[in-house]
Amino acid sequence: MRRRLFTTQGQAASSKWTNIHALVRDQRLGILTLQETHLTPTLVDDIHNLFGHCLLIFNSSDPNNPTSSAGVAFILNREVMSTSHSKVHEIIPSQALLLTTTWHNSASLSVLNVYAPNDYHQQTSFWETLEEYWSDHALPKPDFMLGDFNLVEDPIDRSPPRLDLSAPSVALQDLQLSLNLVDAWRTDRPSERNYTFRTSSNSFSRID
DNA sequence: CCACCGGCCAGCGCATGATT
DNA sequence: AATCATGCGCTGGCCGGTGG
Repeated sequence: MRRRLFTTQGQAASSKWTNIHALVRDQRLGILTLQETHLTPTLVDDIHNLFGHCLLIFNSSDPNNPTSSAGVAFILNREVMSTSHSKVHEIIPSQALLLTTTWHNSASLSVLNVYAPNDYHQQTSFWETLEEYWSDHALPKPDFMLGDFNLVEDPIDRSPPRLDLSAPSVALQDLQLSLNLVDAWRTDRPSERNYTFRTSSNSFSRID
């Protein structure tokens, strides 16, 4: 149950965003990435009106169904980092957003936030489109890629174990090769089982 | 009048089992 | 092995009641 808390402010800013604001401040997070944000530009304005002193939001929304489908966002904490040199590139609307920024006056940092399609017919072309984008545009390669991948590359990442379709996994591996990325968590823990998503029927997966 | 709340419905996201 | 059909849970949108 999510209810509007700030109707006097005009439109929405649900308790979810109150919680996100508290989380970012309490944990002193610099950069938070979100998927399935379901935000419109108006909603982002509302959140900025409430929490803009602390949060800077870059959101990319679904052109057809912004409030009910997809959407990716970066949440920057102004209290922890300078946001003056931060900008985003909308690579695939609502599904792939690249943040370029500086981190504590040191080298530049780029982060790719992805929400891959859950329809497996679209997954292969999604990863291929990303790979082509970097060969067609002069963009810094991301230092980190994270988000909702909606696939696993190894049966160990599902419980009960199950192998996903091969074509999307191959496309993802090709992208990782071309961007010089590795699954850092799995590299550090070759055989550990841990999951990011679970269903009510006790199945688990590490698709995020 | 207006702010707030609960019920209901439809669409979305994910998994699973059947079918080809 | 790939695709289809289905189910479940969650969320947003809408409506209508309620109490100040």
